[in-house]
Amino acid sequence: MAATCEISNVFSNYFSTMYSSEDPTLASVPAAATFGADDLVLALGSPQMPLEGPEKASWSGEQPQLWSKAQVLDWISYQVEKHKYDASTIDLSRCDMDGAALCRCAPEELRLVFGPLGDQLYAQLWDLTSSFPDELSWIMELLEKDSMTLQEPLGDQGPFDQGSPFAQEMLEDCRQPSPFYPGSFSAGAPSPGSSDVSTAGTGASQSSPTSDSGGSDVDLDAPDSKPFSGDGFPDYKKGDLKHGKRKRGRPRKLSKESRGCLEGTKSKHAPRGTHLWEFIRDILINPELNEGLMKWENRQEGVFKFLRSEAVAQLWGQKKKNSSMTYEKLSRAMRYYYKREILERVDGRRLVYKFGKNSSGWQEEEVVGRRN
DNA sequence: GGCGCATTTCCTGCTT
DNA sequence: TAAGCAGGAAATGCGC
Repeated sequence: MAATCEISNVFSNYFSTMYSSEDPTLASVPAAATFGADDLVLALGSPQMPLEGPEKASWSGEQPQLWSKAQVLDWISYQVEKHKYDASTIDLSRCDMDGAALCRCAPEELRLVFGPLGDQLYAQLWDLTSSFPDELSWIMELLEKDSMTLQEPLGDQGPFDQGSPFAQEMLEDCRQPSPFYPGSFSAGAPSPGSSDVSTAGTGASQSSPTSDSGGSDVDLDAPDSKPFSGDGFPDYKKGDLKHGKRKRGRPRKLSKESRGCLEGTKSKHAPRGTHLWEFIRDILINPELNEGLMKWENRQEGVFKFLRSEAVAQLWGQKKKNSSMTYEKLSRAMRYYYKREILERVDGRRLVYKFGKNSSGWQEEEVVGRRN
């Protein structure tokens, strides 16, 4: 990682020289700026922490499809830094693309270019793109205003979670084709999340401009948390230590004050969060969302297998605004479904589960019915 | 405020 | 040895 540090220093110096004088963020970077390979190199390692302080990164708050090359670089550099990834291993010659091109990248391509970071980018991009359905743009604007008023360090996404397939369900009543995703949301057609799913990025845990403050469902966690401090988790995650160990259970999320503030912006009757098994089911029944995350082993029987367990966990974590989600935790939640017969055990097979009699919506007939 | 549900987190032990 | 599985225990968030 020494190489990363060195590169980062060089990048940082260069970037600060380029953009420091007027606007510390890249918002001032001309969208039409042309970047060569050298510029790409320089861009990496100059992360723009989007939620630190009142300033935001250039890409934050803007649809990934509309990002300029500079914004793409900005975002990549942020991700590289966030994940402490060794930038020297990235094929920089392939980073010269605008947001539209980035969103067309298949996960395999991202992996090819960014290595292990590709998965992170994929999920992250998915989350970002699905955060901007046009139908909700007015809500986003509203929430953004509110969150800006309430608390600067919040991300752009606000308390609404529109990432992942579930967001689509939440938007069921107001869905319309998006200009960027013609025909999206309809059965079989790419959804906002999905078209990018096939094109975009993977899960990287939290962060992002999406305000993933690491464990805050409502995202207003924050005045006293540091959305991007180190691993991006609020301080409590490190502070709740008892004799060197963390306390059990879910870390505390919101202060009462922030929750109270939030009530002004969030529907009192917000739908209860989608359940994990529904999340899993929806990925499985939407091939365009799946992208190698999971596969049916026996569709008739409801038997499925995790192919990229950690990536799925990351996506689940993104949906729940929990950047520390892992497959281990996800699988624990899955095992609780055995008792309720939502899932059935599949003995002797790793990463394989089976839908139980108390689950629904995964059978082909049901899927077809839902789509019609 | 209490309750119940649905996780989330940590942990230990076992299996593959 | 690592990864995954199993399940207990304790904790939180949220709707009612």
